Amino acid sequence: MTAPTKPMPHSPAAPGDSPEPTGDALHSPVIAWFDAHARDLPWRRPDAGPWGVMVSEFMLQQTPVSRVLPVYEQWLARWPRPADLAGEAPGEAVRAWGRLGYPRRALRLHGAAVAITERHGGDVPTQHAQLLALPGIGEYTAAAVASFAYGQRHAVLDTNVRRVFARAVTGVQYPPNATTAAERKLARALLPEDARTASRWAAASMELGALVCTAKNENCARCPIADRCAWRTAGKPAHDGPARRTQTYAGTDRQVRGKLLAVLREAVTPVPQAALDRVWDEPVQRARALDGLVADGLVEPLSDGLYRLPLT
DNA sequence: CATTCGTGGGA
DNA sequence: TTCCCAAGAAT
Repeated sequence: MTAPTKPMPHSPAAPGDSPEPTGDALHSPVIAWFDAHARDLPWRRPDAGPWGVMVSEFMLQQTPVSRVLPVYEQWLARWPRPADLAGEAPGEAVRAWGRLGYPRRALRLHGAAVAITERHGGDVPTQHAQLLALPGIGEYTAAAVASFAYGQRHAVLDTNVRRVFARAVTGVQYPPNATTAAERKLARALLPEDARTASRWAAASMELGALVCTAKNENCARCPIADRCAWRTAGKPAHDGPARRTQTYAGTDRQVRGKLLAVLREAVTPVPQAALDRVWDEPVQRARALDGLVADGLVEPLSDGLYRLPLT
């Protein structure tokens, strides 16, 4: 059911340009695989709507699907439209965020809902540039919402797609640490001309990276393009560049912030300083973490040594 | 461009 | 148990 794709129109090749990648050979098998194996995720259902898609994208930024699912359902049940969330205190968004991690995302999602209510009549904007202007929405999320919610033609470059392209096309095990201009160019070159097909391709290539072409223990036996995969054909050479910096967590400010915020999420009434002091014994780091939370707007200090999630 | 920012589950 | 990571954004 893929629309016939036309060759990409392209400008005269600059010196040093690599040949135009052949995306057409990849679209059909990947999209057919997607039609057969895609997960039935709530934000992919027709009734999810742009707001559902947007909420899911915020939650899925660095958080696994399995942990997002229950929170997503509660969130949409409580705030079915952007204006519903915008009418709440930001602290309620932080509380409902629960243990998804990176709670600033909750604050930004609330801020985005406010902006949508104020500037876009309560509807998630349709244009990439409008989406990009919202708090918490970067290059990836803007493209994802425009593509998944509105069926537009955008290069959707998340970590899964980048890995699929790195292997299938470039022939290396892992993409660069940060998204490069070369990756964007490749993604654009591979994008089907037809918007509907491009949207499908974006979701399909992402799902392939999430389910089959995974970071570890990739399953080439289930891959619809294994026979065309440059990395596999080359004998799966190991990643040669510098090892990807593994992030430590124990003992960091992030861990302390997490503990502090956990206390405040559970509390119905403002929490005295003494209760927060109990989560970490080192006073300097503890104070720094709390100051950071306040600076980020995740915690609101009251006048008498009490703290709570932000009311405004 | 490199860092910071949570969390919990699986290998 | 330790390690690695899972649909990024902001600075």
